[in-house]
Parts: sequence; C-alpha cells; structure tokens
Amino acid sequence: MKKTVLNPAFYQHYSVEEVAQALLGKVLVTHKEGIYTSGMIVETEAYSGRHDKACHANNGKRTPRTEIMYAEGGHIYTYLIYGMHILFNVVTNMEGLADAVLIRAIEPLEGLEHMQVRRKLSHQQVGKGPGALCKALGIGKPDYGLYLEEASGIWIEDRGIKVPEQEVVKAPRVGVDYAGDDALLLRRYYLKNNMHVSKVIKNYS
DNA sequence: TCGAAGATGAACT
DNA sequence: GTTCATCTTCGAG
Repeated sequence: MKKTVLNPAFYQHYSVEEVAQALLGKVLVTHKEGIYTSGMIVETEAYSGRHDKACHANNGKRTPRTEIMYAEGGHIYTYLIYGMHILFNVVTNMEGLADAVLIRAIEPLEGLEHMQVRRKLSHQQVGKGPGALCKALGIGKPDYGLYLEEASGIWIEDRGIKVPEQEVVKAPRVGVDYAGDDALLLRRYYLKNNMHVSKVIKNYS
C-alpha cells in the first residue's frame, strides 16, 4: 500500500476550504506511549481567521489560546470545550494567517481495541464526533502546538485513497449558531453515506 | 477578580 | 427530544 506522510506544502495552501476537503480520505495516525492508532478522516470543517465569526481567531483576534493558529500550516491546535471535551484542529495557510481545519470524525483503521479501551467500551463508533475521536486517538491538551510529523506522535498520511467530488457533501458547520450569518457557510465537508460521520442533516446528501 | 458561555457527548424521558 | 456534566478562556468591572 502506498503511504506518504503529508508535507508542509499540503497544509500551507492558501485556501483552508480546499485543504479541509483534501483531508477527507487521509489517515490520521497517533503513536503515543507505545500505542499505535489510526483512522481515516471522514468529516472536517474549515475555519478562517478572516471574515468568519465562527473562528476563535476571527478578524485578527489574538489570545494565548489562538496564538498557534497564526503559525504556519501543519501545526496542531487543541483546546478544551464545555469543560470536558478536547477538539483537534490542523492549522493551515502561512504564518500570520489564522486558518484551521477541525477534524470532526474518523473511521477507525488500526488499533481499534485500544480506542475502545480509551472510550471505555461505551460505544461502537469510537471516532464519531470531534470530542470522541480525540479521546479515541489519545489526543489531548499536551499536543497543542506540536507539528504534524512522526516525531510528534501525531501525523497524517496519504494512503492513496481517492475521494470523488460527488462523494463529498457540503453542509453548514455544527454548533456555531452564535456566529450569525457565518453559521450558514457551507464549510463542513463529509463523506456521503459514511456511518462514522457525526451528524447527518436532512436536505444535505 | 469574577462571571458567562462554549466548534460536545451521553444518558435520560 | 431534552438535560446535564464540568472547567478553561476571555472580556468586563
């Protein structure tokens, strides 16, 4: 099987929306404390630092938390939401432009038994949802600011999986109602008919 | 220093 | 479909 770790040029593309779509079908891998787990990315959302009220770093807003989004593409942005869930983002674009892609769901490939242990065997679909996949892959706050490469224990591979345009569904992002009109932007991308997608919305199929 | 809200998920009725 | 767990972050005072 052809296997290539994604290079910086992939993440530093100027269009976060194109990177978000290109990440579908890629494989997110973690190797931590001797445990190897991986899953194919089946759902993403694009967030732009400019003209996007749903983004934490909208319109040049800079806080200690969002600082990493201004770094060059390929860095990892993790943060805690609702006091209990970690969300995993991939920073894109060049230094100074705060774009990022939220990984919302994966289809488990390797290390499923480890993921189930991390998820306490409570659910079959261990990678369904942004908080759930972080728990399954062992991603946490200590990963904030790392670069996506094998040395970090977190990276993304291209295994030659091709995702046809007609298999990609575009839909509004989830949980960003506070963003007003920007909540309506079709910046959520997921694989049509994939069981591991976190939420399926009617009228978008 | 303090208060409010949040890019969610699981367990309920 | 509804409720609730749970705590960092950030902006206001």
